[in-house]
Formats: sequence, C-alpha cells, structure tokens
Amino acid sequence: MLEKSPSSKTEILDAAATCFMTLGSDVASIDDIARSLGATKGRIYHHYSSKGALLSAVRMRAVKFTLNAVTPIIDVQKTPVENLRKMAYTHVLTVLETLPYHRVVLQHYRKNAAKSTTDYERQLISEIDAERTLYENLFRDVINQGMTNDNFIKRDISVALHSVLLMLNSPIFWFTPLKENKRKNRQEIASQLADMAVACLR
Amino acid sequence: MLEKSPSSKTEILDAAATCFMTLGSDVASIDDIARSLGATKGRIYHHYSSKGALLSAVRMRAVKFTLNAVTPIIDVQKTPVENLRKMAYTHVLTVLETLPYHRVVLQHYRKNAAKSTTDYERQLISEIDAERTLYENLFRDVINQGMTNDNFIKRDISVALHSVLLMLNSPIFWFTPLKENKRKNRQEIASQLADMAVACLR
DNA sequence: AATCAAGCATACTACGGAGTATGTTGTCAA
DNA sequence: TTGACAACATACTCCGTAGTATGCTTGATT
Repeated sequence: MLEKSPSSKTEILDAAATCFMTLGSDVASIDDIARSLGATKGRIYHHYSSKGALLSAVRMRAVKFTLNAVTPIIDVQKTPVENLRKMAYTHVLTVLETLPYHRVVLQHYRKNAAKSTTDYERQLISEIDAERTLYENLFRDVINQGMTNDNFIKRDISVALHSVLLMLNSPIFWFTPLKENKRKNRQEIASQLADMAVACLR
Repeated sequence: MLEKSPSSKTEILDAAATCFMTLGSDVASIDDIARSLGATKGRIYHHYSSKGALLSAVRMRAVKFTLNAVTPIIDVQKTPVENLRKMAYTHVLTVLETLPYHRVVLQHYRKNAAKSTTDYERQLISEIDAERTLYENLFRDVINQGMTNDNFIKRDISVALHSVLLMLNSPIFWFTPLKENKRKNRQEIASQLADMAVACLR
C-alpha cells in the first residue's frame, strides 16, 4: 500500500485496514487480522498496545495520505477555482489508491462515543481529529476565498464545505477496482468528481 | 418518531435506532436497547427473533420514510430540473426528521459481509436492498431524462447518481438539531443542498 | 562464548453479550 | 371461572474475543 519496503508495522496496518474494512472495525477481531497475516496475536500486540491503538493508527495513516498529497499542490498564485479543482482531483485519486484505509475512516465519521475507552486512546483520537481539521481547513480556505472573490455563490460555508467533501468521498462507498484500465478509470472518476465539486459551488 | 400512537414495536424500533446510532450497531447490545426503554431483553425478543432482524427492521423503516415521502411528489408534467430539485428538497427534509434511522443505514452502506448470518437475515437484507434500489431509480430516471434533454451535462450516470445522493445525505454526518428555529433551519439546509445538487449536474 | 533483547508464538484468563428456557401477569372469550 | 394466549420479566448457558503471562528463537553486542 504505497510502501517501498513494507516494515512489519506497516504490513500489520495494511492487513488491519483490509480486515476493518470488510468486517467492520467492531466485528473484526485481532485474531482475524493476525490470521490474514499468517501470524498470531502476539505479533500485533507486540507493536500495538490495544485494538483501539491499532485502529487509531489506521485512521491516522488515512488522513496523512490525503494531507501529504494535497498540501503541496496548493498554489497561491492561482485562482480559487483552479486550486479547488486540482485539490479535488488529487484528493479523489489519493483516496482511490489507498481505499481500505479510507473505508475504515468512514466507519468512524460518526462513531465518537465508544463504550469504554482509555485516556490514551482518547488522546489518539483527538490527535486524529486535529489532523483532519487541518486537512478540512485547506478546502475551507479555498472555498472561502472563492466566495469573497465572487467566483463561488455565497452560502453557509460549513454546509458547502462538508457537502463538497462528502461528494468527493462518495467513491469510498461504491468504487470497486477493475482489472483493465485501472489507472485510467481512476483518473476519469477523479476528473468527473472534481468537475462536479466545482460546479456545485457556483 | 413520526408516529400518531406508537405501538410497542415501533417504540422498540425508535429506541433501537437511537442506540445503534450512538454506539454503532455492532457495539450496542440488546440489553442496552432494553435498558433505554426501561425494559429487559424479553420484550425485544418477543417481537424480533434476533438482533439482526431488529437491525433490518430499522434499516427497512428508514428506506420507507424517504420512499413514501418522495414518490408522490414526482410530476411527469414538470421538467427534470424542477422534479429533481423538489425530490432533493423533500429527501433532505425527510432525512432530517428521521435522522437516527438514517444514521444506522449509513453504517451499513458498505458492511455487507457480516461474520455469520442466517438465511432468514440474508433474505431481510436482500429485501432492503431491493427497496433501496427502487428508491435510487427514482433519481436515476430523472437524471437520465435530464441528460437526454440536455438539461444536465452528460456524464457517467452511476457516478453522477451516487455522488448527488451522497451529497444529499451529507447532513447525516454533521447535522445536530438546534433548539430554536428547528423547522426553519432544516428547510434552509434542504434548500441549499437541493440547489447544489441541481447545480453540480450542469 | 555468553548475554540480551527484539520479535514473535503459545496457552491461558476473564468477561460481556446473544440467545434460550421458564416463570409471571393481565386480558378476553366461551 | 377457567383456560388460553399475548406480552413481557428473570435466570440461566455458551461462546467469542480482548488482553496477559510466559516461552521460544534469532541476530547483534561485548
């Protein structure tokens, strides 16, 4: 999953992401993940202190993927429309290339109140939230700038932001990778969604 | 939850929807739901044969809410743009008024492969899927018609359909009801989202 | 060569939750 | 008035799973 020489830890993360994705993070057991690695619990608990910690690591990595991809392509010289269009395109493409991670994230967009979590795990979650807010603000700033420049219709910024972001994340629900034309197919989807994202703001 | 005289079964459904929403349908136990009703397991298992059956009932009811609300307002006399706009508005408003149910549905957009389900539960799920497909096709038809009339830009119909639907469902993620101006607030949100839905198609 | 720790595997415990079997209460019909 | 059934409550069983305690192996270090 985008790794040159996968360390043991990232290998575990990839397996965890896939298991959490297919079974759901609550149903998938540590044993399931270990089995999919041809290993046992021992290996996982050696690297991650709890199931919650492992889950948080997966979620954090998902945010980093998109954050690292989108941040460098913002160009203050260009117009908000151009920037948003390229940000949207990059976002979708990145998501499609690290899909399992984002499917896991999606399960937790609205699952805040777990039954019993330790202080340590709550801290991990707050760090994830901070990083996600950072990422959202990249889009918020561009949309805001576009609204003040009259490139975009003036609307409630929060409604507009989250609507656009969720539309860009919609492939997380329905995308299934095909054998042939993999790369091309993804680029087309990213392009269409980027168009729609820009369109729905004006 | 939209009920004149809530029967014991619908009362259970409402409680289940709320519990499944806040804790997640995997984590929330039957005892949790019973406790929130001031009752015990016995009451729930008297009406629903299993946890899966109860969950399916919640999901099915969610689909019925929107299906019953949107179906009658489609008018073949009007243009695709007018129809889609009103369908979108009605959809959002209905969702916001029966929010817990739709939050539960959302958890299962991509959780198909449960660990072990009975034949009976698989049947329930397939019935839900059929009903949901029926509902999606209402929107698919209108969008298709709009594309052939050149009211909408011609795009991949599936990508367009699911993107729009997910954008209309975005409040499921972030909406939190306010005390004052409840009704008005919801109408404004529905209106904005309906505008954006139409806009992103052309 | 001996030591030691990293990186696992194995074997256990403890507990929560789904499902069941059975008891209890009210109500209505004959 | 009785019996029969609906609508629950109570008290269990059983199993899966998170977490732990401990043992084993291999490579690096002194």
